[in-house]
Amino acid sequence: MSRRELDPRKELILKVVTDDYIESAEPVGSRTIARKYNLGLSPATIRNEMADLEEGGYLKQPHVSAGRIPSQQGYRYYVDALMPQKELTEEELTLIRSYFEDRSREIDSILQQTVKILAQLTRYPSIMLGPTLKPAVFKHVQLIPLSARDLLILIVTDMGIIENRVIALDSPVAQGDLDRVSYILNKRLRGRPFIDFKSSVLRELREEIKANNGIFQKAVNLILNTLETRDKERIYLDGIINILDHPEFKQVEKFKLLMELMEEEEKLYRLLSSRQQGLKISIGEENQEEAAQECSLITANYEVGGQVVGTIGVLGPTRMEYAHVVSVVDYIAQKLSEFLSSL
Amino acid sequence: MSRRELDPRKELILKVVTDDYIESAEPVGSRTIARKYNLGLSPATIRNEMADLEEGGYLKQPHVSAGRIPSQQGYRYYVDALMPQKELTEEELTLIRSYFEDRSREIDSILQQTVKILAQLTRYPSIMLGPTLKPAVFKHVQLIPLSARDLLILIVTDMGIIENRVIALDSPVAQGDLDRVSYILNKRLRGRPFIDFKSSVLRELREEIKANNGIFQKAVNLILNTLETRDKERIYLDGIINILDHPEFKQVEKFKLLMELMEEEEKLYRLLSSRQQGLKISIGEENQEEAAQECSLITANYEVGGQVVGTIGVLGPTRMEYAHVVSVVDYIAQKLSEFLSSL
DNA sequence: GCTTAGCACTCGCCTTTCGGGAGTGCTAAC
DNA sequence: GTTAGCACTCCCGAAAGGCGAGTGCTAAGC
Repeated sequence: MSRRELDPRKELILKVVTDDYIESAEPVGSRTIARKYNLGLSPATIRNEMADLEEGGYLKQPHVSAGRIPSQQGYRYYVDALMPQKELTEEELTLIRSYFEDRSREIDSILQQTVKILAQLTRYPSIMLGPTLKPAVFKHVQLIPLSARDLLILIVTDMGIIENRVIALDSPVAQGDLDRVSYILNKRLRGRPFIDFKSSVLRELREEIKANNGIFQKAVNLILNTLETRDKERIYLDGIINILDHPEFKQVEKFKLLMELMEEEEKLYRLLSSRQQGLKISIGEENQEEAAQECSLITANYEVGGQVVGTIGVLGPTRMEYAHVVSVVDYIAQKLSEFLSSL
Repeated sequence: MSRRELDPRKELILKVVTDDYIESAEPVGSRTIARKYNLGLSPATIRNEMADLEEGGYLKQPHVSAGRIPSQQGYRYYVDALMPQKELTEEELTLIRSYFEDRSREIDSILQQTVKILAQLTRYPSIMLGPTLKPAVFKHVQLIPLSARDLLILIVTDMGIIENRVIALDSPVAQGDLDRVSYILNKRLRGRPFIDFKSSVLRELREEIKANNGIFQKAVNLILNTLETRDKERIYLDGIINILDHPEFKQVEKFKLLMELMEEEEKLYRLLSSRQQGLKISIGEENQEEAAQECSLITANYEVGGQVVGTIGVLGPTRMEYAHVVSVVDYIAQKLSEFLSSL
C-alpha cells in the first residue's frame, strides 16, 4: 500500500474530489472545485493536476466531457492517507452508550439490536457474524427428562449463550441415571473451552462412556453435534433497504445482485469470516464476492476477554462515507466487546 | 360477495382476460383473445363484451388505446367464482411431503424452512406468524443454578418450544430450595395451558409464594414476563427478492414501500394476526396496510390439535397466480398442522 | 337482434433529432 | 509553473414523428 507518493497539492485535489463525490454522487469538475473549495488555484491548474491524477490511475472519467470520480485506487489512497478522522457526534455517542447500558436482554436480541443500531447510524446495510463458540467455555450441562421418551439436553456457555436439543429415547431412563450423567458431564466440562471437547475431553470421557449406559453416549454425541451445528455462526442483518437511498442502486438489477448476496448466508459468511484483523476496509474489486465488487465493506472484529470472537461490518457503494462509517463501526465494535466481556 | 351475476359468456371473457394478464402482465386486447383462445367469437364481439365488463367495473383500461386488465372487483369475481382449481404437481407434493418427513430439527428451524419452501414454490415473498403460545401447555418448568448468582429458568411446552431466561439473584440459594420450587411449579403447571397461568394458576400459587422464599416469587414473575414477551409471536420471512421478478415492482419506489413493510414487524403482525378464518384472499385495497394496497395477500391458518395457532401467507402483486398460490398455501398449512400436531 | 367486418381515431412508446451545457485538452501568454 | 481563452466532445433532456396495438362506432350479414 503506497502512501504519500503524491505531492501535497495532488493529494489535496484527490481528497477534495473524493469528498465532493462521496457527498454529491456526481462527477466533479475543475470549475466546481475552484469555486467551491477556494484552493487559490484556477480551474485550469486543477485540470492539469486532475489529468495527472487520472494518468496515475487515481481518478477516472465516466465519459470525456464529464468531471472526474475516484477510481478504486483513488479510494484506496484516500482511505489510507487522506481520509479525515471523524469524531462521532455527542448524540451518536450517547445513543450507542445508552443502548449498551441496558443489560437485561438476552444475547441474541442484543446482537440483533447491535446490527440495527449500526445500520441506523451509518445508513448502510449492516452485517454481523455472531460470536463463535470456539473460545467459549462450558458453564453448565444438564440432561432433563421431558416425558418418558424425550430428553432435553441443555448447554450453557460463559457468554450466556444457551443451546438446547431434544433427544428421543429408545427406552425410559431413571432420573438417577440422568443426574449421574449430568453430574459427570458438568464435572468434566465446566470451565473447559468448547474447542477442547473434540480433542481432549472426548478422550477423557471414554471410560465413563463405557461405564455408563447408552445415555451417556447419546448425550456426548448431541454435544458434539451441537458444537458442529453452531460452528457456522449466525449472521445478523439489518437495514438492507438503506442501500436504495443511493443512486448507484437505482437500477433494480444492481440492487437485486446485492440482495441475493444478502440472502446467501454462505457467501456472507465467507465475506466476513476471513476478516480477523481489527478494522478493515475493502474497496470494490478487493472484495472476493462478485456481487460486492461495486461496493466497499468496512468491518471490525469484536472480542471477549481479549480474544476475537466475531465481526461486524457495513456494506455500501464504493462511494461511501468512509470516515464516518469507520468511526461508527470501530466504536460499536469496541462497545460490544466491552459489553460481552462484562457478562 | 356477489357470485354468478354475470352471464356465462361474460364470465368466460373475464376469466380469459384475467388468466392472460396474470401470465403476461400486459393489458389484454380483444384481438389477442380471439386469436389465442379460440372462443368462436370475433374480436368485435369480444370488444362489446369487454366494454360491458368495463362498465360493470370488472375490467379497466390503463389508457384508452390499450387492452383491458382486471380491476380489483374483477379479481375478486375471478377469485370467488372463476378461478380454476389447480392441483399441485407431483414434484411439488413430493417436495413438501419429503420436507415434513424429517423430524429431527428444532421447531424454530422448521418454521423458518417452511416459509422458505413456501417462497420457493410460489415465487412470491412469504410470511409466517409463528405459533402462538396461547393454547400451549406447560410440559416442564425448572430452575437451574448456573453460578452462585445466576439462575436459569427453563420452560418447555408441549409443542417443543423452549424458552429460557437468566435471572440474577441477590443472594445465593440452596439447591434444595430450587428443587422444591421446581417441583411445586411442575406439579402445578404441567399439562396446564399457558393461558390459564395469569388467570387461575397464579391464584392457586399464592399460598406457595407466601410459604416459600423470594425465589418462588421471582420465578413466577419471570414466567409471567416470558409469557408476555412471547405474546407477540415471531415473524418469519423469506423470498422477498422474488418480488423483483415482477414488472410492477421495477420502479424502486414501489419496491421500497413493500420492503419497508417487510421490515416493520409491527405492521406484518397486524396484517397477519387478524386472519383467523381458514384460507383467505385479500386483494389490493382490501388490505388495510397502505403499502400492501397494490398487492394481494393469500393466507391460511395452521393448527395444533384442531386449534388455530398461526398463519402463513404469501404476498404478491394483485396480478398474482391465485390458483397456484392458493393450492400451495393451503397444502403447506395443512401439512404444517399435521406436523406440529404430531409432536 | 345478435354478430361481425370495416374503418377512422386515439394514444402510449420507441426512435430520432437537436440544442444546451458542463467539462475537457490544448495553446499561448503572463 | 499558472492561467485565460477557445475549440471540441458528448451526455442529457425535450421535442417531434412514426408505428402499432387497440378501441368505438357504423352498417351489413346471418
